[in-house]
Amino acid sequence: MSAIADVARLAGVAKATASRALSGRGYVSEETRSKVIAAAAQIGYVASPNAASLVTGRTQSVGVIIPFISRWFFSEILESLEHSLLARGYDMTLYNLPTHSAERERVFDFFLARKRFDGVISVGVELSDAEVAQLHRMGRPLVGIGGEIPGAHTIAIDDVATARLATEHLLSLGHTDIRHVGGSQLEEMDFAVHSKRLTGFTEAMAAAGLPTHDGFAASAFTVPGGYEAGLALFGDPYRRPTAVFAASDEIAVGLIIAARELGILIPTELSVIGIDGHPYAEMFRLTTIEQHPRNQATMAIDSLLAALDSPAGPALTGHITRVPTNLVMRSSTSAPR
Amino acid sequence: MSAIADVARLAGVAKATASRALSGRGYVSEETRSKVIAAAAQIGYVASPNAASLVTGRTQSVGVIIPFISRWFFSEILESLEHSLLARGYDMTLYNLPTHSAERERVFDFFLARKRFDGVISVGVELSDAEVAQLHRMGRPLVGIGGEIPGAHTIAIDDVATARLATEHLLSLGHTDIRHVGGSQLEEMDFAVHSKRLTGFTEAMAAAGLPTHDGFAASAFTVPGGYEAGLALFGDPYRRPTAVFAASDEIAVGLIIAARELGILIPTELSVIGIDGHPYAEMFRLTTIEQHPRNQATMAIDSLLAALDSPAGPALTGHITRVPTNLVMRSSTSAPR
DNA sequence: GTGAAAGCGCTAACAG
DNA sequence: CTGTTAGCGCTTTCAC
Repeated sequence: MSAIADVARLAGVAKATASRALSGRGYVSEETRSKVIAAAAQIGYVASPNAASLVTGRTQSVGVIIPFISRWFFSEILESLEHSLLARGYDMTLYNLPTHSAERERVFDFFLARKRFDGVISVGVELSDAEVAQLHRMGRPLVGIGGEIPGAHTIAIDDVATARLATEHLLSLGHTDIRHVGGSQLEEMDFAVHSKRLTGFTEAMAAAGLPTHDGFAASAFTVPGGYEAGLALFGDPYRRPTAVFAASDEIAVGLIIAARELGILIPTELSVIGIDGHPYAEMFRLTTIEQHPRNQATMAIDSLLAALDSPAGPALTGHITRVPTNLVMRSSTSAPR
Repeated sequence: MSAIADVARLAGVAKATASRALSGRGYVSEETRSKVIAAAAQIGYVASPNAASLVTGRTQSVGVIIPFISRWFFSEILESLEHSLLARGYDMTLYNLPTHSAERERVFDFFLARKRFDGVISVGVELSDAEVAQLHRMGRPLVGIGGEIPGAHTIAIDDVATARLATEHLLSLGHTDIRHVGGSQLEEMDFAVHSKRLTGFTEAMAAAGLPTHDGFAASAFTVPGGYEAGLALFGDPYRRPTAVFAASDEIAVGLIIAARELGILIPTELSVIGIDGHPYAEMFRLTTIEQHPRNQATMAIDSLLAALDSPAGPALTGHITRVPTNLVMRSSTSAPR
C-alpha cells in the first residue's frame, strides 16, 4: 500500500502526477492539484522523506555537533538552530560531543557518514582536516560556529579582540591590579578559546605597561567554578585585585557570589566584567560583552541553506564571518577606590 | 554505483550476501563474512539507513520533544538521552516545543508523521489523546517523561508527594510561617506541575493545621525569577516568612541571592528548600529534593528500546513508573530562631 | 551457504 | 499538462 499510490488512485491520476501536485515541482493543472491535495488530506497522507531522499539525494535533515548542552551559550545556539531549521522544514539531529569524547570517531565515521544529512553544523567543535575532508567527500555543506575551520564557512567572534576589549574597559577605568579568571590551558576548549581569551588579556595589559605574572587563575566555565576561584582569589584582603576579567558570565557570577559572601563591595572594592550576555548578567548588574548566540545560529543556518540552494552546489570554501560583540556597562565595574 | 553493490563486486559475492555479512542477519560462512567486511572497510562503505528503512521499516532514529533546552532538568535529560541513544546506534532528532508553541500542530501532523522515527520520547510535554492516537497509528512506541500520558508508558516523580515532603521537612524543623514560591497557575506547565507542587504544599500545611492564605508567590522557573520574588517577599522584615519551599532549585537559588542581598542570614533568619538536585545547590548549601533526571532518561530509553525489541510489538499500554526522589539536607534549612 | 529477483515509496526522465 | 517507465540503495523471499 504505497501511500502515494493510494492518493493517486483516490484522485484518479498517476503516481507521478500526485507526486508533482504534492511537491509543487513540475506542471500540474490547478484542478488536478486541488483534487490530489484533497485526496491526500482525506487519507491523511504525509510523504516519506526517506523514500524521497533515495531518489533526490536530499534528506531535509541537518546534523548538529556540539560539545555542551547545558551551558548558556550553547543552549541558546541550539534553541535557535532548532527553531530556524524547523521553520524551513528541516529536522535537526543532535550529537553531543564533549571535548575529549570517546564517541567522536564513531560519530564521524558512522553516524555522519550515513548520508542522512543535507548539511552539518559544527558548534564549538574544531574539526581536523581529515574530518572536514570526510564531510566534503559526501558533497554536503558544512558550517561552523565558534572558530575557524579551514575549508568551511565559519561564524565566530574574535576571542582575542573581545578579551582585549574587556581588559581595556577595566584599564580605562583606572585599574592596574587586574586578574583574568578563565579556563585552564590544561583543559583547553576547541579553538583554543581559553588561550585566546588569556592572550587578549595579556596583550591589553602589556600594551598598558602592566605586569601579568600571576595574573591568571583557572576555573571551570561554570558558576560554581567561578565561585571556587573567587573564594581562593579574594580570601586574602592584602593580595586581592581591584578588578577581574572573567572569561564568561557564568564565571563572573560565581566570582560575584564569592565576593559578596566575603563581604567585598562591588564595584567599590572589586570590579568584575564577563563575556556572553547571560540573563544572570542583568540580575547581578554585571558589565559584560555580549556575543549574541542567536544571531550566530541564524547566520549559520542562512549560510548552510544558501549553500544547499545555490546552483553552484555546496560551498566548500573556507571563510570566516566575524560577529560583532558589544560591551554593556552595568554597575559591577567602576573606577577603583 | 549502489554502494553495497561495489562492496559485493569487490568481495566477489552477490549483493544479498554482502548485505547478510554486514548486517549479521542470515547465514554467511565465516570466510565470506570476513572477505566482505574487508572489502567494505577498504572502500569505506557505510550503509544508508534510509534505504534500509524503506524495506525494514526501522529507521534507527528516535524523535524527542521537549519544552525547554536551557533549564537544568531538561538539559540533563537531553544529554542523557542523546548519550544512551548514540551508544545503541540511534540518532536523536530534537523538537523544542515550548508550552504554547505555535509549531506544535505542525510537529505532530508533519514532522512526526513522516515515518522517520522508530519511536518518540516526550519530555515534559503532556500529549492530547489525539496526539497519542496519531503516534500509535504509526505503530511506533511512545514513552513519556514527567507526567502521566494515557496510552503511553511514562517515567515521572510524584510531584504532589515531593512538594509535600519538602514542606514537611520545614514543618518538622518547627517552622510555621512557610511560603511556597513556584510557577504561576496562569502560566501552567504541562502536567500541571505548578498546581501539583502547590497542592503538595497546601496539603502538608493543612495537615499541620496551618493556614495557607497568601502562602504562595508566583515566579518564573529561573534564578532571576526567584530573585525578583525574593526581593518582593523578603523586603518587609515584619512580614517575612521564616521558611520558603521553592518549586525548583533555580528559584531557590534566586531567593537565597535576594535574601543575602537584603542582609538576611540563612538559615538563621530564613530557611530555603528546593527541588531538583542542580549543581548550584551544593554551592549554596541548599537543602533540596533530588529527582535524578539522568536516571529518568535512562529508564525512558530502556523502555522505548525494549518495546521495539519485544516480539509483542510496540507497547501501547499506559503505565506510569514513579521515580523515587531523595531529600538532601544542607545548611540552607534549620530550626527557626 | 549463496545468488537472482522482487520491491520498499518515491521522483525524474521521457513520451505523448 | 499527464502517464509510463526506470531506478535510488537496500533487504528479503525463494530457489539452488
